[in-house]
Amino acid sequence: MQDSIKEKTEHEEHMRCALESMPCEDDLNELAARFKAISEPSRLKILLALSCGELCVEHLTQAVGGNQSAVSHQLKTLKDHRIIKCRRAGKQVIYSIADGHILTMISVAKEHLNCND
Amino acid sequence: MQDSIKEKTEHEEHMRCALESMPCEDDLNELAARFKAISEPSRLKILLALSCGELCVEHLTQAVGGNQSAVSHQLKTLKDHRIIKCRRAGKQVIYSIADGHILTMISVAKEHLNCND
DNA sequence: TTAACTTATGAATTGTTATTCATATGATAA
DNA sequence: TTATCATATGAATAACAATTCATAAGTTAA
Repeated sequence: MQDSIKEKTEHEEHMRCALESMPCEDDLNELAARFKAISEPSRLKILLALSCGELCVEHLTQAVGGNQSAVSHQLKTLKDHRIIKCRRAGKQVIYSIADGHILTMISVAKEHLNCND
Repeated sequence: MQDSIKEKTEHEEHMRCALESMPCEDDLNELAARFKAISEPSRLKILLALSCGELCVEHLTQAVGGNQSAVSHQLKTLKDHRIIKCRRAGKQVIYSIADGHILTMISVAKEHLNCND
């Protein structure tokens, strides 16, 4: 029974850590919302496309194979959560990944996909 | 106009990359589903708690402050997507993060939260 | 084997979110 | 200034997912 006593102590320590390090509701909700923004197939597709470099809406629409309106809505969601950013170039609006953290997440996700575990 | 020609060429290259590297529907959907599993506030809370170390259901329930049934449903979702794993120890079932990739994602997410960009 | 404890599950309800269609806005060139 | 092209948006519908409640199932100890 030594083992289970040791285990119990460990779990109490994990509990303490969990309770202490838990972010506040607002931070947690924002973090979750950002994950959720990434987690729709159509939006993830957009992000995978953008991980190759910036693209305008029309090209994105082709790359993900949707219709223009749907893609625009999806872009808005991603932009609202600061997952992507955009700049205007004449008639076109050109989108790109907002920052390195996002790119890291997409990369980790791709890896995960490849090694399939 | 030299600039915009150069830009156009770059975008064509991005397009080519995007189209070539796009995973198939099934892979994409699974990847998205895994992100989605992470992206609900209650489930993210569970993962943040588990990033401190393994915990049994009762402790998890306390740590995230829900009711037992809800937490069990959430755990099932996470387990179905191989985000977490579990082992039985007597009456209890003890959950932990499934692998290093997930832990990396959670860590990147936490960082993101802290530097607030 | 019964009682107590811990975790899991099915069904129903409620709440969310994506997509579509129609149209608006913004930018350029004729 | 109008016509055209590129993108954005509001409203409605339709698809999906979370939570709750009641209860089942697995495990241990008496």
